[in-house]
Amino acid sequence: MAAQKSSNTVMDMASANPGTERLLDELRRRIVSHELSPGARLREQDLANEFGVSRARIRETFGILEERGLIERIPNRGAIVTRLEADKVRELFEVREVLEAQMVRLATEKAPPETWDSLVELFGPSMNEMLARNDFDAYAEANYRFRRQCIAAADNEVLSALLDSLYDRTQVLIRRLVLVPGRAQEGMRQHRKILAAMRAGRAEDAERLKRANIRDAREWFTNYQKYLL
Amino acid sequence: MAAQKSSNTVMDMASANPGTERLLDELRRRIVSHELSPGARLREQDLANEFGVSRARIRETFGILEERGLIERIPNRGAIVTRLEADKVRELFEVREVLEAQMVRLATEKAPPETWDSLVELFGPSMNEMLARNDFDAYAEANYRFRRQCIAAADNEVLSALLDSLYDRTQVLIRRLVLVPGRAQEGMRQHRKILAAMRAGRAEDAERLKRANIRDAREWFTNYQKYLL
DNA sequence: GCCGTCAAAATTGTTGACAATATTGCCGCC
DNA sequence: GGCGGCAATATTGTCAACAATTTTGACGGC
Repeated sequence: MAAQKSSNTVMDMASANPGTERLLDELRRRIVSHELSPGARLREQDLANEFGVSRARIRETFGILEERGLIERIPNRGAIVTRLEADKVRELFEVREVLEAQMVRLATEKAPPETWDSLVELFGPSMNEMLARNDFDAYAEANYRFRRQCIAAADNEVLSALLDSLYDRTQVLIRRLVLVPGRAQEGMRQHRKILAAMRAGRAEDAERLKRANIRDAREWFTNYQKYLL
Repeated sequence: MAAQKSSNTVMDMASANPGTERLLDELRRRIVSHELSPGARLREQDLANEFGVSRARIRETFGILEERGLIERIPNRGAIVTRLEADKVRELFEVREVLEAQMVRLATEKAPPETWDSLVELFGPSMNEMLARNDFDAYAEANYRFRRQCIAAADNEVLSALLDSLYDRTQVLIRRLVLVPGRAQEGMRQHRKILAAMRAGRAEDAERLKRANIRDAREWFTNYQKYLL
């Protein structure tokens, strides 16, 4: 019954699109948003009914999601949403540290300084007020814009794909980390410094600062682990 | 007929193993070794016959190979082995540069100095003679051992998976690059310096040297591009 | 009441058949 | 002879049915 209702909803959209990519994106979204909790079981037939496709399609999608580390499949036992252990979070941070720093470095080297003016504005004085009002949406949005613009400027599809994959796996944690008192303000200050270096064309400085930024985020995470994980 | 012969060969091994992973690994091996040339077309039914499995299995495997960037699939037109453009090689080097450097850094920080004694031996004086005799197999083997030991010591599965994926996509180029006169000797010297820093516990130096090592490899590649690509 | 056993149900694994699409080769026309 | 259209073929896309495996739950013995 629930499956029937959802099926209709999805079918409306699927009629426009062949829905090949739609299925993957929707499942990805549910997992990274924790709409599907870590450890939740994914039944092939249920999903097939809901999306109005055959189990073969679900199965192929599962293969990709497993390759991305978003689900785990146990033979003859099915698929579950990957649980994030503290140790895995450490690993993700260790990799993000150098990849995001490289992203900033390449972006600085490849794009003209004025590219970053709008971001400097975004992280400007008005953000102090927003954070004072605990308006974290604006901060999250600014971070997202920063990410997107850097990735675009870095002009590296391989790097972009890797960053997106890592981001998918830590997205929920990052959103939670913003709630820790003082973290958003500190992150904002760090991004201002990074952007200043980028606008000055000091790529190495920007890289170093971004690296420190991720390391710092990791430390905050470690300290507040029991609230976040 | 060729398919029939190969089928038997594979089936012998598949009898021991459910063969689930076997299929993926074998296809991966053929692609990264260029046993299947870039641009080569992969027909689902042919592979299904050869490996004695159904097309659904081939299809799921294709999804994973595409996710790894080893093949490209065009709707209703099939799958082909990914062609490496010069620009994509640049991207791969830009990412390898920071990831392999991080690998070395973490390995140095996490493993005791004596871990690297055997590798220092491997890259020792005896290798000069080997390279003088153009015995590149020994050098390639030493590089492989270096890689494996670092990855193990770095204790980071996420990093390990990323490095393996990047390595798969550049493996053939790296093997060819060794043929360029003087490159192997230079690589050997660089690895000696890296190992010296690692054994001394100077993680940051090791990281910096490994980064320079990859940058240098990239420059050699650029200079000899027309012979290598 | 607890535990091992076994059958029933649910779920995943695999397959072959059928539909949709693209490619190839043939034919007539200009 | 070259070219466009058309049928024949080949290949990919999709599905529903069947097999194998695991989980669930009932039963009986201790």
